[in-house]
Amino acid sequence: MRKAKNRRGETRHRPWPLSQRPGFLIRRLHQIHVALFQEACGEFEITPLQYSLLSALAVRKTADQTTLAADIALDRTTTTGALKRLAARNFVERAVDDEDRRARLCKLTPAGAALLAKIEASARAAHRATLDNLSEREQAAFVDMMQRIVAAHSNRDSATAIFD
Amino acid sequence: MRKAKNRRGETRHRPWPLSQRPGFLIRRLHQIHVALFQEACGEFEITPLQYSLLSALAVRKTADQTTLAADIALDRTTTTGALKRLAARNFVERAVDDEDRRARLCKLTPAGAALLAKIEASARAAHRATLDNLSEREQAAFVDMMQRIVAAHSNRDSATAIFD
DNA sequence: TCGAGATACGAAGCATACTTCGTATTTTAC
DNA sequence: GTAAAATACGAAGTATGCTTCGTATCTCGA
Repeated sequence: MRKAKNRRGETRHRPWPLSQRPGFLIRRLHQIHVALFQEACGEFEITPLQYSLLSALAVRKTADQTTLAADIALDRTTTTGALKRLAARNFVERAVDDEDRRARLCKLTPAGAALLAKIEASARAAHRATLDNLSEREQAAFVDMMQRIVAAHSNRDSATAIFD
Repeated sequence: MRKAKNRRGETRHRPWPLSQRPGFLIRRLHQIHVALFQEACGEFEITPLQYSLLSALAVRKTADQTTLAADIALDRTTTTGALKRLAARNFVERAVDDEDRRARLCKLTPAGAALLAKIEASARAAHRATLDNLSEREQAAFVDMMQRIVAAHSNRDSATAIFD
């Protein structure tokens, strides 16, 4: 434990500055990325999460909400909310699956595909800008470390909770 | 641009996997940290944000809400909400400042200080656990890189928006 | 001293992000 | 073939995290 003595000789905890706590720094990084994303893509009225959803749909072509939630590692209820907002703006179609009437099959509308194509470059730039203050080598190392941490936890969260 | 030709010779964008995008990985890291924090500190019914606030108050002794918001790099309105919740549980006292009746001076109650002392070890463990899958050397490098990114953006967000 | 600007809040509204509970539907085990 | 288990959703509630707008208060310069 990091302790120190003060003038009266009492043992006390030395405060651990917020700016050195991993969790605090991660939250700040998230804030910074969202801000950069909004700057780059604000004109399209799209959020990072919505961009993730559109990207996932572009790959899947068609998928139910639970699958999409797992794809983007997000809570199912939150995913539904975002998909509803995208559907309200006609970027996504949400139709009941005939073969499993519990499920809502989602897919990009032509407008959604067009939007995705239009924002692609800006969105990628925002992602890259987030690590712009690191050297090329550091950026690669940073992404690699993030991937390892994420991979180490990928079997215990909602996305792939198969061992719980 | 990363492009590829398909069988028909059309140029198309190769999808950039979510799992390689900095912003996506940062969001996942944040999710992971919050989950680890809840596991470690769940019994105290405290969130990472509330822990940050208690920590900041322990250092400041007394501070108005705007100062606290800047300390923890958080929107003022959000900070107010968290402080209200802490005050409702009697961990924080929010009183109108006699010398500036616009301001609410906040400080830890004895119960708040006691809670902070009780949580400290678990909270620190959660912060460390977030980077547990990296080597000691990597953890230091990772924190250093995060600090550099955050520092590079610290003069353009709500916390210290003096150049806008 | 008085009025303009700055400051500290609060209220309202939207978008994440999570939990728990309930419902409809499908699958599976017997 | 049917009852139990699993699955896909939806609704409701809470906490973050942000913006915009409005109000009260303070400060400082003319």
